[in-house]
Amino acid sequence: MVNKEKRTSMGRKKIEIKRIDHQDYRQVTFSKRRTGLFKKASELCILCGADVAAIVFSPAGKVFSFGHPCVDSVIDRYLARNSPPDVGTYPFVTTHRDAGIREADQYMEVLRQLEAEKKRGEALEQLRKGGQGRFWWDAPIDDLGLHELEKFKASMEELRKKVIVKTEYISKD
Amino acid sequence: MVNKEKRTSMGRKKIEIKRIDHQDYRQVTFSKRRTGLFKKASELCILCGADVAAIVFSPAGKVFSFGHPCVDSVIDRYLARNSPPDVGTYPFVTTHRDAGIREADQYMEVLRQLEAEKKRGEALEQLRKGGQGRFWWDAPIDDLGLHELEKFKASMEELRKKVIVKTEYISKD
DNA sequence: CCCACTATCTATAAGCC
DNA sequence: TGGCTTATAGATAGTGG
Repeated sequence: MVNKEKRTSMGRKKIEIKRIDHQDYRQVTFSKRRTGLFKKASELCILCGADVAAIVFSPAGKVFSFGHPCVDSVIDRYLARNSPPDVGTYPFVTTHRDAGIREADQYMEVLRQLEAEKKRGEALEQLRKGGQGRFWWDAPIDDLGLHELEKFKASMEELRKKVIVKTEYISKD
Repeated sequence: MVNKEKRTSMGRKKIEIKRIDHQDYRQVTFSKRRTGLFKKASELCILCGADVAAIVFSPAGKVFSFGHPCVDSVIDRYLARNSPPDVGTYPFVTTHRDAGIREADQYMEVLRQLEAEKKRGEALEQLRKGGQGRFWWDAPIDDLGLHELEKFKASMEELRKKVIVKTEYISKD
């Protein structure tokens, strides 16, 4: 409100639901929407007590999956039915896609994010408490993000000057 | 439009992501969200050229599915990855996919933790921004004695190196 | 890649048919 | 179960670091 400097983002735009041509954008959108899809799936499970399995192959051939209670159990139940009485099957146009099989690990990916988030939270906690137990200047910077490091660098310059002045003043006497 | 007297709907309300107790509401929500999930899945296919399969069992046991190009082909590809390497597979196919299955099984739980952790981080962020709390590196040195200042100088040198390394490391990739 | 931010767009909770 | 409506919560396209 005070700072009206740069109106960077133009905000979300409406997009047509058709193949995204630009490979880079397509990849970014894929990541975001895949995450969103799994989140929706998990919410459906929690809210309604449904069992859900979702399997996604990226164009590159990586697999990502979500399952509750687990992917296989849902698949088994699905396959166990000779005549799938599917009520809500979507009609579809087929697109040819090649299958490059590679190791992909959705769980580990999220786990990494979780760890990163925890560290971030802890770092923030440290900052708030001013570093319990150790001197604040020995606080860990390892857990700070680049964003915070940049602020740190600026502050450090200030600090540097203050320290110099201070030590000289004290030594002087 | 014509009748502005009826303020019938109070609009959407925020809901907690936990099991919906009331059976009727749960059923309605299930229908709506199932539709939404499949729509998201189809958009992911179209936008990014991904192959997706989603299988949903209602609490009552009914199946609903979505698949592109079709459910079975995606399931086959998925299951093929979990089998011991046969002939004609890619050289880099890994054999222990069992772990992957379990991971998928735990995905939801981790996702939840992630969300919780993010919220915690946001709360701290708020505290920091709103409150008079400042970063530890902005802490006053005015109250430090010479002894502490000397330690500070040493620590700052260490810190300086770490920051440089850290920023370079992050910028790298 | 991994985050963050913001303006918008989209999904949907609640309510009534 | 499904549609329609409204107001709002939530997802995300675009952009930058």
